[in-house]
Amino acid sequence: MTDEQTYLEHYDPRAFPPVAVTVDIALLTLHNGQLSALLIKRAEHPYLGAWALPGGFTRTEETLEEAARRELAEETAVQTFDGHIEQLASYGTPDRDPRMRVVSVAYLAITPETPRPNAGGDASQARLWPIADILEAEDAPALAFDHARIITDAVERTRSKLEYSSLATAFCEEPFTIADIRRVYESVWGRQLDPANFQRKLLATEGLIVPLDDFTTPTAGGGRPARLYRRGNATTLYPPLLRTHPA
Amino acid sequence: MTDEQTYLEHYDPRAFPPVAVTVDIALLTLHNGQLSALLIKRAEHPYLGAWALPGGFTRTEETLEEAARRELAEETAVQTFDGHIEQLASYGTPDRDPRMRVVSVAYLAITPETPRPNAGGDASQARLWPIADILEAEDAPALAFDHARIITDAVERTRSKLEYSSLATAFCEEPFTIADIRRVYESVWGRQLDPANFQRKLLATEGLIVPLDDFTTPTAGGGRPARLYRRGNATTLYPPLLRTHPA
DNA sequence: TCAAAAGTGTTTTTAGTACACCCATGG
DNA sequence: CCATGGGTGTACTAAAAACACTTTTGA
Repeated sequence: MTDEQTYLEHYDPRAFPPVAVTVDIALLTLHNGQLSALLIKRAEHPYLGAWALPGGFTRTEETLEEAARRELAEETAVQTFDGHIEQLASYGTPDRDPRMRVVSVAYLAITPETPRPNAGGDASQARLWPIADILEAEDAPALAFDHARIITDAVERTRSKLEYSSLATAFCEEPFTIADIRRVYESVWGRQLDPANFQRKLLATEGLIVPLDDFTTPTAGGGRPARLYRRGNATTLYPPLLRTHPA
Repeated sequence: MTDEQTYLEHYDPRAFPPVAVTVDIALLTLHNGQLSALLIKRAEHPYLGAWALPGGFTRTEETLEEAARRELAEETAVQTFDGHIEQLASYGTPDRDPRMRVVSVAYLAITPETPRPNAGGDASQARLWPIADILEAEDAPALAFDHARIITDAVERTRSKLEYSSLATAFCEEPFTIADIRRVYESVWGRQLDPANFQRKLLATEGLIVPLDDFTTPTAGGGRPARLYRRGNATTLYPPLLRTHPA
């Protein structure tokens, strides 16, 4: 038996059938009160002209998450993506890409709505699509690869993480009000929540949101100024805020 | 611009730096009342002699889950693995494998304890290791690659899925008793549960477990015979059975 | 008859829900 | 003054936790 060094020197990485690893990012945000995903119109084969998640091939020297953040920064024209990002799942059906065997590691990213979605040179090629228009509408856009599936999984992950985590705050710019967070829940879950009970619930978890000394100034027809908060250290909501079960 | 067919004909899959995609499987089971993982002693470089999760390179014509089931069947000497399996996460730190860039898609598998863990030719090279001995003990075995991390993630996934899913039944051979399920919770969570309340809780979710007409025959010092159950169609526990929060 | 394990009953405590009502602002 | 949110109080309901007690077996 050879020793490890000799083994590694003679190892040929090209001895196996080629596979590519990509990252795809489902970037979710609230746009006009609707849960939306950033999509980019493909300017190259395959799926030329179809809408796709931002993403691309991983480079040899970077981690998967670094690749995801890099792609996101490139495709949204920001220096660095500093929003929430977490690994979602990997997709590796043999024929999901016509070029070759491609395994894609999908990431879920969440950011407050900032007016930054625009592709490198051509801003018209990137836009936020409401989830309802992508997945349920009759005139839904043609999506590249298995990206419809990835978006479905990203939305379901988001919906369920609202139950037991502080994820909703990732949708809000600091400082925010409790009503801002409530509107996140309402948009993502598609149901109304009682403002009074919601307020108590959020405040019940120590360290979830931290009250500031500031208040909002009411717009339009008035209303009492709302206290402003910033994110706290707590990442889990306990007890959780459960969606009522479909009986 | 070329058309898609021409583009694909001229596409060279070897134009990019080589990457490999592997699957690794964290197979968890209860062994002598302890949550345990199947590990295999490596007979090849790299990490020769270290303990590793079963796994291997994916083949071009199979899906990721098929690869995981195939590896599991090969390394446990069963025809087909028919237990629970779900994707866990992917691991792609650039230097996690000294041979080349390897991205591993990890799977979590759960099975009742059956006396089948044994490697292809040499049965002494595969065994169930209690999680406590792998992750916390002083004389913990040397684990290959980042497999300690994968096992940690698999255990945490399992612990949290017990809260809201029917996953515990995957640890039990049918038919089983409610006490069997309770012992799964107690082993995985490392805490005692009230048998009376646990029983009511399990029965509260319609279709989770289905009562049979049979009963166990008590062993040793007696005890009332327990009703036997099989798995039902329900996959989610509602309301969930929460671990009490670390205050 | 005792110990052991399954299973039921019941009380107490905690958390969720519904909704009345007060607060602070704009118009 | 009214409309519009923000925010508190409180009664009602559902679920969790604790634990006493009955059932059915082996020894």
